[in-house]
Formats: sequence, C-alpha cells, structure tokens
Amino acid sequence: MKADPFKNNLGYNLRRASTASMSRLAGQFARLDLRPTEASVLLMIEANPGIRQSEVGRMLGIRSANMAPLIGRLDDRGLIEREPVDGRSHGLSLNASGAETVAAIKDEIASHEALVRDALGDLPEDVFMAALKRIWKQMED
Amino acid sequence: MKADPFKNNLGYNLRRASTASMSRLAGQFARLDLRPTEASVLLMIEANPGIRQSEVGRMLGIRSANMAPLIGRLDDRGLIEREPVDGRSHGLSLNASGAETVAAIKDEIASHEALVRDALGDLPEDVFMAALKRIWKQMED
DNA sequence: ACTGATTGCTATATTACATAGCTGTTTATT
DNA sequence: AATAAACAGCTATGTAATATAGCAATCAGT
Repeated sequence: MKADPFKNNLGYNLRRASTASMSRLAGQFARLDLRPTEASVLLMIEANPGIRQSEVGRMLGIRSANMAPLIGRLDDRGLIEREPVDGRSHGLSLNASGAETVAAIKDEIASHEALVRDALGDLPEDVFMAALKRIWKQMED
Repeated sequence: MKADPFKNNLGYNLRRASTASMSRLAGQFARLDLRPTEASVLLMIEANPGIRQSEVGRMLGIRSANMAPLIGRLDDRGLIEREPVDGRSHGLSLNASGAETVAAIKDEIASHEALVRDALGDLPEDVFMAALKRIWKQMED
C-alpha cells in the first residue's frame, strides 16, 4: 500500500469531491444534451426573465467572451429569446421549449442534490453550505 | 437585485468553493512555474519513491494517456528520475532539484490550507473533510 | 462634445480531461 | 511451451471550461 500525501489535505479533498459531483451531474445533463454551464445559464434566466447576458455572466462567474458563444448556442437551439433593451444589451428570457428544458434540469438537480445531502450524514446541510460559501468568499481576496 | 437560484444549492456552492480554492492555489504554484496537477504528482513521488507512473495516475485519478506527457515535462525539466523496474515500467523518484521544488510546494500548500481552515470557522476540520470524502466516494457509484 | 466605461463579440491559447488505438511486456491459462 | 489476457507507457485527437487581447457600437457623466 502506498502513502497518500493528500489524505488530510482540505484543498485536495474539496477538489475531488467537487470534480466527482460535477462529473456525475454532467452525466445527468448529457441526457438533455446540455453542458453544466448551459444548464446554469438557463436556470439563471428562468429566475430572472429579461436579465442581460452580462449580468448572467457576472453572477455565475462567466466572462463575457465565454458568454457570447454560450448564449449563441442556446439561441440556435431555440431555447431562449433575445430582445434588445437598449442599443447594446439584450434581455434574455425562456421560450416554451426552454421552459420545458428547465423543468427537466430541475428534476436532475433535485436528484443530484439528494445524493449529496445523503453523503453529509450527521453534518447539517446549512452548516456545510455556509462553510463552502465562506471558503468561496475568502479565496477571492 | 437579481434572484440567485443557486444560493441554496449544495453542488453549486461546492463547485464554486473548489474552483476558487484551486484558482488561488494555482496562482501560488505559478510562482514555481508548476501547474496544480504537476505539483500533486511531485508530492506523490516524494511520498512514494520508486512508485510507477501508472500507480501515481491511479491514486490521483489521472489517466495514463494524460500521465505520459505530464511525466515527460517533469523529466525534461530535470525534477525527476525514471529508472526501469521491469521491461515496461519506470520507477519514479525525485532528484535534488525535484526535492527542492517539493519543499517549496509544501510551503505553498501549508499557507493555502491555513486559509481554507480559517474559512471553516466553528466547523471542525475533520468533520468537514469526512463529509467531502463521503461525497467523493458516493458520486463514484 | 468628449472621455471613459459598458456590452457583446471574435479569435485564440491554456488547462484538464476524455477516447481510441498502438507497441511491447508481463502474467495467466490451456 | 504456446497462446491469450492484462498491463504499462505512449501518440493522436477531441471536448469543455477558462483566460487574454482586441474591436465596434453604445451609453453615462462631466
């Protein structure tokens, strides 16, 4: 048996847990022919109809250079509508097909969340999540 | 203010925390001209001198196809030695330069770990880490 | 009216990870 | 001993997320 220098490493275990979780969720989204970032954008649009894509990007931590082709794909697939709110901005909203897709996304997320919650065992969900949020914030300084 | 549909999403907060943590650590490793995966491989070799690269890959979750160029770079940079243990396997070990690099890596990791630990607040480190490990294991089934 | 910031975009590079397939070597089975 | 199966290392290639640099059009504040 080999020694594992990362056994007690917080950062490493955080990364492995996140990677494993995302990889599984990506597999679920693949059934909808969606990538995780695309699904997250659709959810953000559903929660905020008319939101501008620059704002979606800011909230999700996606650069505008990466948002452009992403939104383009969603538009090409007929999931969203773009309406100009001023000369340079488009307000984004879901159309019927997009709303259907979001409903399916929510189902996948719910089952995935349940799986993660199960793994927490005794540790209360809100305590765990608060710690994650503090890590996230802390690292940005 | 816009609504955030991911505010109470375990998977999303796990991912953001992990990404932020890794991005910061990558910035620290960049000072050593190393990428995170390269640093992790060097640490694994230090902890297990003579280990074969296939075994490093198994423990770190890196495919053999991706290990090959990675090990090649570390060899080209003169950080590791490869010695044949049989006709198909190479035993990996650090040379003097590699050992020096690993010492620097450990310093960076220590300061990074301290930062993550601070963010945990009241939540005991071992409880948090155990939860991460359970998530990691759970997702693989 | 002008300056500077913002928005959306193209082009391109990097990093991590994946699959497919190849050669040679070792181990197991007959 | 001969053959089959598994393994180690590798190349080539594709995908996803992310990053930087730069551009044109638009908007806001002085």
